[in-house]
Amino acid sequence: MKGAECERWFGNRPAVCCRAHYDGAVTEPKTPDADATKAPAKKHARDGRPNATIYDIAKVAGVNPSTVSRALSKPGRVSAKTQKLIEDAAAELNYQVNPFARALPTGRTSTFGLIVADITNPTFFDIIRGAETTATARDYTLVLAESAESAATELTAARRMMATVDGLILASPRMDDDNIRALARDKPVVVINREVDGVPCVVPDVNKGISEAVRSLAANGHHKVAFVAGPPQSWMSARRWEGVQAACEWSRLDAVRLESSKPTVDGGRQVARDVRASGATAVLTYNDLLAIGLMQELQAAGVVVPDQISIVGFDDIFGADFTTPPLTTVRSPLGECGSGAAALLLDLLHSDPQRGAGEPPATLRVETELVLRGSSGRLLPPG
Amino acid sequence: MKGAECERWFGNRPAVCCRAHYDGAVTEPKTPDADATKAPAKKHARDGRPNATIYDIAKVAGVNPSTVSRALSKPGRVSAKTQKLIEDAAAELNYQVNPFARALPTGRTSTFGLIVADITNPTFFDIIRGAETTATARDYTLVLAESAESAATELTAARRMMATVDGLILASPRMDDDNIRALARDKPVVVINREVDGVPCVVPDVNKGISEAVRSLAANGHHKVAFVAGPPQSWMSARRWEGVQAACEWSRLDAVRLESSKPTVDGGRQVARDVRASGATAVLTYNDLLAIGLMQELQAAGVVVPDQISIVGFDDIFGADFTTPPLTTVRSPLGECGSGAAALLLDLLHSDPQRGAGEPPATLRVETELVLRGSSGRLLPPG
DNA sequence: CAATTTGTGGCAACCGGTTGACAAGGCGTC
DNA sequence: GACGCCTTGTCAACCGGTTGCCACAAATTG
Repeated sequence: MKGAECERWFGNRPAVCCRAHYDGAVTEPKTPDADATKAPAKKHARDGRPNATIYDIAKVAGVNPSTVSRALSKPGRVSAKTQKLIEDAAAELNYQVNPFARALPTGRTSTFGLIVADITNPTFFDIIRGAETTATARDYTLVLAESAESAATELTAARRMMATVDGLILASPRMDDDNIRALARDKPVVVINREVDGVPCVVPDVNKGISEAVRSLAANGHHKVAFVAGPPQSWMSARRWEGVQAACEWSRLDAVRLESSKPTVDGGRQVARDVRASGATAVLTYNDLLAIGLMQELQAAGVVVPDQISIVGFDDIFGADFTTPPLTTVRSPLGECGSGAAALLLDLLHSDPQRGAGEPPATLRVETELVLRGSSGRLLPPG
Repeated sequence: MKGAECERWFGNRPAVCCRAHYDGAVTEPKTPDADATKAPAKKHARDGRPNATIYDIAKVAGVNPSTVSRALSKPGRVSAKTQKLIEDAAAELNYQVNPFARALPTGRTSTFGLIVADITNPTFFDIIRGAETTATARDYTLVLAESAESAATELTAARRMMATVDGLILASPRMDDDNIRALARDKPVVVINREVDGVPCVVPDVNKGISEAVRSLAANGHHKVAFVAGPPQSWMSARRWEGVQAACEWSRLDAVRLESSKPTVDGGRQVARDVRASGATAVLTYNDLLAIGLMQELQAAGVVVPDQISIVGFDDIFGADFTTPPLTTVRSPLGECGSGAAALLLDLLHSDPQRGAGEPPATLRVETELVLRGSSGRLLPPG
């Protein structure tokens, strides 16, 4: 403190003048105009942010900065008169809170993390959009990360995110349950497309859609149905196979399970041989990509869809109706899953941490439905 | 300060004990173990973050917090010995910087914003992935926003983001040039899929891909080519039409321009009538969605593709090869655009602000190429 | 061996908003 | 009119990391 301590020493800010910090008692609260004339000069420099602070507002409104803080974040804590005064000043100065300054003492960041296995997998598009829309509507920011289908990358990304977000959404996570629970102990976590004990989840209930699909197949003269499974570690693949088995039993159809090498168009192509060998006349596949690949390969081999084989996918992804014939599929409302997960997270964050501490976490189930298109239909007699 | 001033008063943190702030001279630098035994008790409470601070590191390493800060962010500023001491302590405590605390004084947030017109438009998927990958590789975080195709929403989102990011990527922005330049004065901005004077841009150079496409059409016996334009305000649509005109002139083909109501599958369906009326035997459409819709409608009317009409799209979006026949298209390397934009932003942020202040901003051009599939080919004589 | 340069670490102010404690003022009540 | 309660605003500490300035020590030089 050799006299020049009022100089700016932050490299990124202009060394224009002393910061107009609130300095105790306001000497002349009645004449804020007096120094308002010279105030504008201090703003706008290299990075030119015209961001006013609560100190600026306090000066204009003639109150203490802490009063400004309360007026803007604690409704009811200050009088209506002061409230208005401060709000007007804030509007005039075009004030926006500095999220970093707020996050530092409170830990609240107003940010969600969303981790998806593969950004370019269309299954996640609607999930991302749903989450983004709901988050933005509530003034939360969405930050996105991709795990590239690797459990390790996913965990790293999740850990890194934990420091900067208020909550995390894991869409079809690849890491194991224990790691998810460990993350959930730290901050609110919501899982999409998988059920994890003790963690709130958003899962499509496959039964309605599957039973619609199987009933439709039975009505069209099919007797044997194949299910092409997804990755062995996929929770959802197991549920779908269970659903297919149950629905087939109910409709008195045979059900066989086939394995795929990978849940992609290519994997669908590869499984075509097994499908034909199985003798099934209708196929449900773990997802639409498999269905599309399977259909391409069958058609290339001269099999007519749906006259000889009916094909039903899952998810109703973008592009499912581009094929000829367009793909029949069991739609999961993925947009709802995304927005539902974000809404669940918001609930968790804004609910009293005491209340409901004991009760099990909420799991949100969304309905699935059959989207009947051209790839499934009446089985024509051979010849 | 009535004696209890060392109590925790932050609602979100445990009022367990006095914060272990660095308190001036280190009294016993040789015996850090002494109080290390009771230290663990203070961590892990309701929100259980085990995050160590530079103060904790300073204590363990027996140095001043500022030295820790320098060791971790200013390579070379401290001696190798101290550096190692601090790094070891940091590793032991599993230290992670608090991005908010860093952002507050420096203004550096290590965050990029990416605004896309429509998250569910597959054109943007690869852009998002490219940007995310490049940003993450350099320890930047990507935050995503959607403008829902509205210039006003886009501007609002951009303004809001400006406060929290180091730089902004606008993919196919809808707002006008002046607004973009205004944003760019504030912080680094990179634009994808559009050229804006004075702002660094990443644009696919359509000429190579288009001339390949037109040459291929000419070689297959076509004489008249139609171009189905996109939205009037789309910069890229204008470039593509120019490219088509130039390439057709070169190959001595007729070129006619048709308008679409909207750049979607539906818009493609609607333009089918005009296409047939135009007498063109080959069509290039502003994007793949239009091409797919157009093909669906033509096929429904009994037109055989490509025997009677060849169809060529733009972008090679996901699903372009799901159609029958699969779509021929001029591919833009969208992933490269995304990662290129992020790389440009990183350059801008890490380069000396002095250097290159005068020179025009870098514009990155990426090549396009023809992806020849089944929807284009030899024109069969009628009958 | 003294004088100067260079290197290294410490001190303290500061980013901007939040909040527990407290005090001053307004009000109703007995 | 005195008392206590409630409302409203002020004070100051604090989140965790950054950095200008300075001091002290080591290294270099004359």
